[in-house]
Amino acid sequence: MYRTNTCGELRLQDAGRQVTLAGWVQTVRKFGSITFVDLRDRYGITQLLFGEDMNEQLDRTPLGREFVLQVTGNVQERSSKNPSLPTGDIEIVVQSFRILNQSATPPFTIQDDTDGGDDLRMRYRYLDLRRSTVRRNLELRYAVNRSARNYLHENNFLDIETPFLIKSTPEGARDFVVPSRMNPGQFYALPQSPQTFKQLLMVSGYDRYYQIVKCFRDEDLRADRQPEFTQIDCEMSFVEQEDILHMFEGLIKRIFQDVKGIRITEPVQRMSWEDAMWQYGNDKPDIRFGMLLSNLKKPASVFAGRQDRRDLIDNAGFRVFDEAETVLAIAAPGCSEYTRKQTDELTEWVKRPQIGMKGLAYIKCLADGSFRSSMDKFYPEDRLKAIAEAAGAQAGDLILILAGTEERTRKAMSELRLEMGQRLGMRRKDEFKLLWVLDFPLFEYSEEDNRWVARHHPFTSPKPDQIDTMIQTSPVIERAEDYLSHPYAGIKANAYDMVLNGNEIGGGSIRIHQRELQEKMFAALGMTEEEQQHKFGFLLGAFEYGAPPHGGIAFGFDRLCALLGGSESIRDFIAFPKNNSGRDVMLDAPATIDEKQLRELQIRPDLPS
RNA sequence: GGAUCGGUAGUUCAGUUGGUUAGAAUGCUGCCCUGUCACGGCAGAGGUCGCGGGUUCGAGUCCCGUCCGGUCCGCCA
Repeated sequence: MYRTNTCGELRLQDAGRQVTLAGWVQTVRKFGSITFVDLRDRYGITQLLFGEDMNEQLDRTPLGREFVLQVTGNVQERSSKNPSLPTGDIEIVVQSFRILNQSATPPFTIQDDTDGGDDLRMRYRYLDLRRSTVRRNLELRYAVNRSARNYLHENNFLDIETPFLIKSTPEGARDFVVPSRMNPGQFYALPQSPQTFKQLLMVSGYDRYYQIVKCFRDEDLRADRQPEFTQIDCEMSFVEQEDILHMFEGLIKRIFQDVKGIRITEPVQRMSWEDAMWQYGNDKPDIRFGMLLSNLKKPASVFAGRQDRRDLIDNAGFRVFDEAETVLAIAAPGCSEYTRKQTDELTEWVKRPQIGMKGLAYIKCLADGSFRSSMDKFYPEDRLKAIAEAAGAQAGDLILILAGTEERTRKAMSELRLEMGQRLGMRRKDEFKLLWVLDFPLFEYSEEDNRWVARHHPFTSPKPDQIDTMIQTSPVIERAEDYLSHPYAGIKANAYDMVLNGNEIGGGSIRIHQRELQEKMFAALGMTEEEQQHKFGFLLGAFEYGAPPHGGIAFGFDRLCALLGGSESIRDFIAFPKNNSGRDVMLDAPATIDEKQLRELQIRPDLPS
């Protein structure tokens, strides 16, 4: 027997017991004739005491960091305790020990605050995973997994596996492709999601399906994006949007309860996509704080039913505003005393390439009720006051104003709002605000391809009352400038995203289940009948055999774990992640394959591009 | 596809205007130490300044190229 106990479980009441432990040497502290060793395993750290009688053997077989060690000895109360360790009241007086394996000196310290950089840690990920910070992340991941499975199981969902080797359908993200040796010149694709399979399962009558499943996308990466990632993928039959929202609010609340001990009783807040864009400039708003956008000016073609306040800013001789398509403001609370240096720094911030604005205007709403602004030349005090009122600013606030083209300005203001929220400490790490974003547009217009593209995916149903409009309207557009007035621009999807603290953690929709509507959808996306048949003939066929109404949702499992763990990077929650360039630096993958393999697969890697 | 930051000891980093023998901390090795837990003390070893080219009397430092890594934009139905 290698061990009687783990390194995390012995307490004062075990004093006097003889135990055998096995683990890794965390540190060796030598004091002349006695030696302390911290022995570590997955469960914790236990201090070992090597007395004078052990010195001869220690000299013969010295211990080093990360050696695998087995010891037998008696549990004893410590004379000086360590309150920071759960096992800190006891130590093991070693009677005998055995080195089970030696270790080279590790390239970085195996500690919570390791000295190793990211690259090095990934290269030696098997050592990095020994650190308790990383271990706790993987434990949290498992807790989320278990919680989700329990909830879905209790609600009668079936976990059904779907294939990884499927067909490439170059709609949306790039596919990873896998050559088929038995069918030379032909390729499988790895799924971007099990979307069509789960819909087929609905046709088959498995009315509640789920899978915690790997998905693959061959796109460029970010700190929160991996080429292979995991989704909690769910689908239900005989449901309307309301049923789905209810079921999966329940799931996320259950996860919060089980994993964080946070009980959420109130229903998750809801917001239309249009409200989100209007008030936050963003389809995944962080609602932990306010600082809503004030639409001082916007083009007539967007947010058609809404009023801006151009009367307050136009015709003052300020060309920047007069020439701008869109002018947006936020009121940063308590910032009216910002110095010139601080406002200049904010201006530099919005001028960075990622934000891409030309400048930043501001109005200081001073405590005494007066106003100072960067546009004093053009706006007398009463007009500044009117703008301040429109922006909902209080005395003591700093109003920040961006002007430019609609899309860029709205995006930039959304970023500026988040940045100010961050600087003012309004995005608290221990606060979790959930939100449903609803009523997305079904289509977006792609100037590049001069056609409609699906905002969510091509299986998303329009709102029930817009199905007829869609079936009766031709999707063809002659001139790019006509797309805003085309009926399709107003069609809303029966889709929903779940947002947590400004991060999209899940999204889904009610699906199309009638062949006629699905064909119309494909046609709108520019697919000929032949292409439809070739790519999705199996689905269209299935819809002819009694497809039930159905819908579903998928949660980004890695990102959800990262958010629950209070981290920005999903890599910390994946045991063996890829780096920024999609490489596994430990395996050094991807890698070339040898000639023989290439020939078998009929692949030439040196085609000119 | 593009922008930007970085690459110096095992590791994390500093290195001034281009100028003597490239430093610190930590880790490592040896010695001392009976109550430490970031132990302490003394001594020591440890460098292709990512790589290639250029400018210069002289390059870690400036220029060009390239490789590697981070972050972001595009992209991510």
